[in-house]
Amino acid sequence: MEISSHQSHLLEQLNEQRRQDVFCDCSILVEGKVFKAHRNVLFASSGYFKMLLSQNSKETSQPTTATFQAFSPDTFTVILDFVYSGKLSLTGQNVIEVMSAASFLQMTDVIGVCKTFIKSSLDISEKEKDRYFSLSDKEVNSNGIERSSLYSSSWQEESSSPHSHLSPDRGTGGISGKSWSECNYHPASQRNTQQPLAKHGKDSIKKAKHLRLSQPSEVTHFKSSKREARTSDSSSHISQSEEQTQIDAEMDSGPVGYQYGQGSDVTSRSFPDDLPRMQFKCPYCTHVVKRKADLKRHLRCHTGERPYPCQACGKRFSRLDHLSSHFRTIHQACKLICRKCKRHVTDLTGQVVQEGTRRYRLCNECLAEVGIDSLPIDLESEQHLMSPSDGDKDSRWHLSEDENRSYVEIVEDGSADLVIQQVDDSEEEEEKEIKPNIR
DNA sequence: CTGGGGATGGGGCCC
DNA sequence: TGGGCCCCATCCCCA
Repeated sequence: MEISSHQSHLLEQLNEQRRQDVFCDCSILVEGKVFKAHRNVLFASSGYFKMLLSQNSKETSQPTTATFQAFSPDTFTVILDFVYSGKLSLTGQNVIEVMSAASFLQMTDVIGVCKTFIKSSLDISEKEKDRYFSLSDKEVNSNGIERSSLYSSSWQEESSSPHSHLSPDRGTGGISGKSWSECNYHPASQRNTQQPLAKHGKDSIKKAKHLRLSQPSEVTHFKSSKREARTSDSSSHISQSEEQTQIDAEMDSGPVGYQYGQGSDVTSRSFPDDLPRMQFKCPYCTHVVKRKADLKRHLRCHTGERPYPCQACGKRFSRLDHLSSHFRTIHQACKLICRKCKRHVTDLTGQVVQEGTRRYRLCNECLAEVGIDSLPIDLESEQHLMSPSDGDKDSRWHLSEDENRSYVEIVEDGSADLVIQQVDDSEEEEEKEIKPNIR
């Protein structure tokens, strides 16, 4: 039995220990700023530290100290945050230095992510978004084991050792308790990484999605688990609660600037310039939307609520527009395409055929081939099918109260589809028609 | 087995 | 705020 949250929990604990300087046996001095860390963690995360610490392995009784001048404390903060959280906070301003530092430290994963980031930045013409562009590496974020294995393989691949800037002899001294606060520790994932992108339209978002950039892994996880949520309520509840726990944990330790309203679905973060300020966060996942209505709509995919039943076939939908779309395609035969030969048909060149609750169009030729007598042709509806619905949408169609009767009776208002038709539709036949639509 | 198309569902966003 | 449209991803069916 495997507890999936164990790795992340372990990493969180280690990160907490690092913040509180508990069991930290390694000091890294970067331009006068001291970073405390665990040698085990550094060993497992960086080829450079692996080499360094393996050399000093015999002297484990004494704390190890490393000094760097090749990059800034801020850059090392990004690196160290990544090591302890799996989340890499990249911006257009720091990516070059982070990649340089990662190269120096032999962190091939970070290098790869930086490369991807730079590529995507080049693709995006509006460079302002880079300032708040951050990303979470899917592999490293979702599973610590995967990250470790990834690093292991990269170490094996790399044969050359880095040019050493290490000065183990240079003591750090003066380690103060406020070292970490001075490092401005703000993991990228705790920011709302989607906000900057949302500002710049669909294309940017799509690019980012395609490149798996700026798309928190939790979101990916959520999307991939959607089908599971549909099929297994109990499991979805568990995953939701786990996600909620993770979210809460992140939010509790989040940087200043978050405000949560009732239900913790309102996220406000102080952004400079003209970046959006209000977003609505889903309490069940990491999805963030700009409008409350969108959140309300999104929540239905968690609650499973389907308030819009199809009066014709009983299938339920979470959204009215989906129901409308379903009804148009399945029950109204709105598409002016012959279902058999796929040719465009009009009221003159084709006819509407009804099979059970389904209706579609056939051209006259295909109709003749199939046999016009063998199909129930819906003559009445043709004069109404394609006329736009300009009446009350709620009264567009109704079904009689008895939904279980064996025939279908759909009554439309004058402007829309009008089907008053009795079809000899045995239960078996109806089941045959409806079942394929129900997943 | 595979590719194409249909149905469905989710998100963004306009009205 | 809801309705509705568009786009996209995914699943399923069928040739």
